[in-house]
Amino acid sequence: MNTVDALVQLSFQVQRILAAVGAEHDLSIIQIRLLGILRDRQPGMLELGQHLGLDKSSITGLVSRAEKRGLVRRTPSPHDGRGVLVALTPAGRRLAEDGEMQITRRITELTKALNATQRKQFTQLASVLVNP
Amino acid sequence: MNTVDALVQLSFQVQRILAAVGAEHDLSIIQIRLLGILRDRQPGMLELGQHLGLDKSSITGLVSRAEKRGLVRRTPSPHDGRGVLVALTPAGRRLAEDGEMQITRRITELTKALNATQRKQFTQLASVLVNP
DNA sequence: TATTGTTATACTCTATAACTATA
DNA sequence: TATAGTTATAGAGTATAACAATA
Repeated sequence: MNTVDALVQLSFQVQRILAAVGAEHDLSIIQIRLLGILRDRQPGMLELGQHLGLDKSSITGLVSRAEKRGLVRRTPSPHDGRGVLVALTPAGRRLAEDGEMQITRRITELTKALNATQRKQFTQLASVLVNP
Repeated sequence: MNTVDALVQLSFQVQRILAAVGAEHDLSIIQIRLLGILRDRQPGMLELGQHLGLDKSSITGLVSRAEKRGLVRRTPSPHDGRGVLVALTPAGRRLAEDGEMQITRRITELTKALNATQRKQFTQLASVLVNP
């Protein structure tokens, strides 16, 4: 298999795992990413849009759906009367942690096809690609 | 960076490239995959659903939107009066080839961060992950 | 005036359930 | 009856444009 095909297929395989783990909790990949970002931040809507690469109007709906499920909370920004800060609720944090654990488990399972040396090598090379 | 993070981030990076190339032609990732599958097949709707992991009702819409743009064509199955076969139009084939070339170019660009030996190594390891 | 966020609108993508036509 | 496909419906996700409130 050539490099391009390997990368593309590997990408879809990882995305399938993310979607499957999400589906177990009725979460889409974008909702998983949302919860993941909020684990160590309380960003505003625009900042969230930057992180996710989405328009602010898309963020409104995304956050509203998560809010309706009790996973996140909007609070008025203390420094800017126009802004809101988005934070995880305790339920959202539990879900984020749970999901991350399962993703780690499933992806780790995938890499079991490699031995320790190969895995280390792969990780090093993939890190270069991600962070060139 | 650990193995799981490297894999997940690499996956998103590849998906961003696919989405960007698609966007240049007003194609979503799923539409790109549809055209890609049809390059060497004329499957029925159910078979298409198997390939894409989608319900037949989702395929109906997907194919209809591509058909409306003149990228694919439905023809009655010669062997089964209930079935249809989906095939690329010439315009669809041009777009599929064009898109694949650009994807190859962009992904290859990404791997320029590795030297030839590393790239070969990476490809071999990624192939194992994809095809364990 | 500029910025933050929401709303209105429109479209793609997806699934479930009900349907039609053929096997 | 069973299968191939479509339709009706509902909902998530996305962007653009217009808007309100605040800076």
